Amino acid sequence: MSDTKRRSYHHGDLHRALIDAALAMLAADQNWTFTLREVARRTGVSHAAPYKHFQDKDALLRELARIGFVRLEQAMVAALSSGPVSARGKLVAGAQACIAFAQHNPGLYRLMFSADADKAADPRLHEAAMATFGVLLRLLQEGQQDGSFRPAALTALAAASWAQVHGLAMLAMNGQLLEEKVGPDPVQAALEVLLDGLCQSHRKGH
Amino acid sequence: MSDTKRRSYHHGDLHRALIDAALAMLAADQNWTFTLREVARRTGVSHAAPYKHFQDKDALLRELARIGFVRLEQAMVAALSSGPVSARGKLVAGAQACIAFAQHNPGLYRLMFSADADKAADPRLHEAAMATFGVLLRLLQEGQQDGSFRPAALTALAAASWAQVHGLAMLAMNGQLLEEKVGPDPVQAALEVLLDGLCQSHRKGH
DNA sequence: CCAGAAAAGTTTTCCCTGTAAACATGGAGG
DNA sequence: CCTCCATGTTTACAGGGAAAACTTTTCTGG
Repeated sequence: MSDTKRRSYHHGDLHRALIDAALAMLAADQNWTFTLREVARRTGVSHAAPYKHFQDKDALLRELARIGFVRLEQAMVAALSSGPVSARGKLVAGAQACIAFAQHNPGLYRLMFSADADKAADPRLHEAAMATFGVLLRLLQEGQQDGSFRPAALTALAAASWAQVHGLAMLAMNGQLLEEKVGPDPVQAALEVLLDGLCQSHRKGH
Repeated sequence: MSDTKRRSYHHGDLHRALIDAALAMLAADQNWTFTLREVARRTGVSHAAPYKHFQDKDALLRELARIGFVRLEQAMVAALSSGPVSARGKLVAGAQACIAFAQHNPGLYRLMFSADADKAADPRLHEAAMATFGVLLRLLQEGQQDGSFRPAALTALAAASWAQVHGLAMLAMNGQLLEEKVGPDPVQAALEVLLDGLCQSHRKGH
């Protein structure tokens, strides 16, 4: 009764309903080739109605991506808060949360980092992406302050860490890190490699 | 005379011409939203002609991706052959070649690793991708044999290395590794982190 | 050397999409 | 109560992908 009150003409919360339908189709197909008309159809609304809420299809996609970043940030923060205390342990937990998110939401994750979710075209999306990235930055910074990580430029460590985590997420999504093919817990193993590099002090030669 | 002989009806080498036109548009726009009809138009041929050479648009995209992998493999092999002798030096050279390729061909690189270039749908594409990956595998294997890299599971090292290189390529393409923002030669710095991790032997606890 | 099949183009056709424009409706404030 | 504005709907149009049917070359075997 309470939320099933359907008004005949005005939907009530079409904005949200469109996003939900689009997220569902994204999850179902693992791609964002769905049509705006189909989104409208599933929401029981005319094919032009979405344009009252999103300037065009790309605007809807950007909003989906933004939501994805918010959720990813939440997942990573949750993983950090519950458990590990060492910088090393926190980094592993955050990385695994990110990789798990990618595996559970492959379509959304790919959209978030695709050119179709153009951060330059949407300040809110850009902001959400930066906030997510900030989780990693803080992590590294804290680890540096307590001496766990080498005192190199923070941005260099961030580039290495982010590249590693994002690359692993991609490989995991593509099913290229299955145990049969690659041994037990390849994610853990790869993160060990990263962490050993992060912890160790510089060598002399190169 | 030799290659300018244009026959009126039959094109001569439409297959190649379509690929060239599509590659040009991919490079120009850095995306593959171009239409098959536009490719046909630029090639001076009717809009249905491409279907004689490619089953559908995705088949053309897969062929572009395949060519991309072949070129990337060539670039990496070339970087290895000319110069560095140490395993460490070779890995850096190969990685930098890959990242440079991504920066010079962002559209193509993204296509190669997008879901639109579905490796499961095209054995030739899959084969080309594996061959490129093989360059990295051989590199790591040789480095392990001469003691440069830790004797962990090869696939774990490969996952870590590939994730790092691919992740860096993505960041570089997105302009997130510019010197102003991230200090001098962040790629080199990030690769150092990886290499330190690759070289070091296991720690005891984790 | 020639018939006819196969290959490679073209035209036609269909249905679908994104998006704009014009119109309709219903709820909220004066 | 009446009018305005946000939110929907209908209508319209310019494309695009892909299939089908038709045409023109080229190739190939007898």
